[in-house]
Amino acid sequence: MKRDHIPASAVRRLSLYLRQLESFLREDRRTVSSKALGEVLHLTDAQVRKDLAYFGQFGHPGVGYRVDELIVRVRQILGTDKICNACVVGAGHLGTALLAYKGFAKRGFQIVAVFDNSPSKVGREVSELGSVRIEPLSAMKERIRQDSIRLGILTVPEESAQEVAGQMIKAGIGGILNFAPVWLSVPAGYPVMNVDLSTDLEQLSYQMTEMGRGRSDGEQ
Amino acid sequence: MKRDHIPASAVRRLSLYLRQLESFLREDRRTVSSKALGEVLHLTDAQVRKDLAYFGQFGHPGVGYRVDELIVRVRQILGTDKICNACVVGAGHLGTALLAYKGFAKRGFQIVAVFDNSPSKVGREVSELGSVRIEPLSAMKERIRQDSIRLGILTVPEESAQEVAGQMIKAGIGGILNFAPVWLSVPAGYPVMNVDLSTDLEQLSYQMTEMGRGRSDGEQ
DNA sequence: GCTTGTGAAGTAATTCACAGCC
DNA sequence: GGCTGTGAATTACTTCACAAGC
Repeated sequence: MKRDHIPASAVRRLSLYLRQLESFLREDRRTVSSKALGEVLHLTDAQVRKDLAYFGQFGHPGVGYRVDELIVRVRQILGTDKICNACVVGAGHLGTALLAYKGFAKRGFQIVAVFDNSPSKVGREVSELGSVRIEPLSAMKERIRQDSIRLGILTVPEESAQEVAGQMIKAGIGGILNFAPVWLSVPAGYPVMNVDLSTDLEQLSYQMTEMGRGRSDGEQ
Repeated sequence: MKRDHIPASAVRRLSLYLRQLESFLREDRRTVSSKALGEVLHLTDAQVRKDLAYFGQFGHPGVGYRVDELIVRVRQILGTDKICNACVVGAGHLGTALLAYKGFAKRGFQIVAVFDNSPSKVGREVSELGSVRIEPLSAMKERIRQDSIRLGILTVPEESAQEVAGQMIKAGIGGILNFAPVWLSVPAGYPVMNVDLSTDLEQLSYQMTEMGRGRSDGEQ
């Protein structure tokens, strides 16, 4: 199978497969078929097989996929087979909440530093979990080098997002998870993922409105 | 133009159009062409026109779209033309951070209540912005009725997410923004939007790995 | 029997290109 | 000159269906 281009939606589902496989492993399940894996995730068996086939031949005809084996493979593909150090840039409410969020560590992302330029925040300890001290952005470059930080979580206000993103890239961060509602201008091919909570709420609002429009009788 | 089915991606872009239009309005821009709007958002002009055309004929040939007019229309479509009351369910780090997040209010979503069943949290005030008191889930139904809360932001641990979602629906919430990494089982057509931060980080990790794989020389 | 991997078919989304209008 | 709205063409994605293997 040609892997020249892999749809982003397939990569996104890969994460879901991994999570479900890990859940199966905890239940001591040894193998799983594309049908079974698809069923719990509300996907067709063909979808599951095609997604996995983009990356190689991991299955065993007549048997299915070996859970432990596939977990290893998918982690390799996603690059989460080793722990990845991350930092939070912007120590506001969202930034400090993400610092304490256990879900990241569970999936191999360890937040080891927080940066913020506000004088009232620098030096303060965020003691939610591992007690991390907030450092100024000027310390970022050195910290990234010392702690091999590969990934940055950007949670500054939208006004400064572009400027700060530039500093992060210059400091050597390998990719940015951007929570600011702006399209970051970065070098071609540079890894960025946008999380846009307001847009998500608006999508929800649309769905709610649609459902309302669908019913011909009044509000209930 | 038939509007029988509108792609979800078109609705998602509608939010981006709205945000950009609001920015244009602040700059006193009166009209905008699909080309100009598309350029700042890195979309083709045809994409912009087709997206908007799913919902009606809002443009003026030879002129473009009138900014103020289009803002009103898009808000109507998304259902954000009036303020929508929301609540947070799960007063952990993420939940309380979202409570304080100004971005929601900016787009017409007002968080007026927080619920949590943990005895250590109930009764505590989250004074980040408007000082909201944490209430037990048992108070949810009554609160939703009294304050016309339409939308719930679910930030409980994944183990209890399904159970709590069920309680929210029973209590009369009109839609759920779900931060738990589980596929919520809800009545058919019931509005749910999932925010999956771990998956987002994994997508980013994949992009970073891919870029690394792309270079034929070693790690740099 | 059951299951994968994959070309072929089908469906959905995007882009093209142009008629019609300002 | 400019621009929108939209069928047609293209591209991308998903599902089907079956040969090959356990």
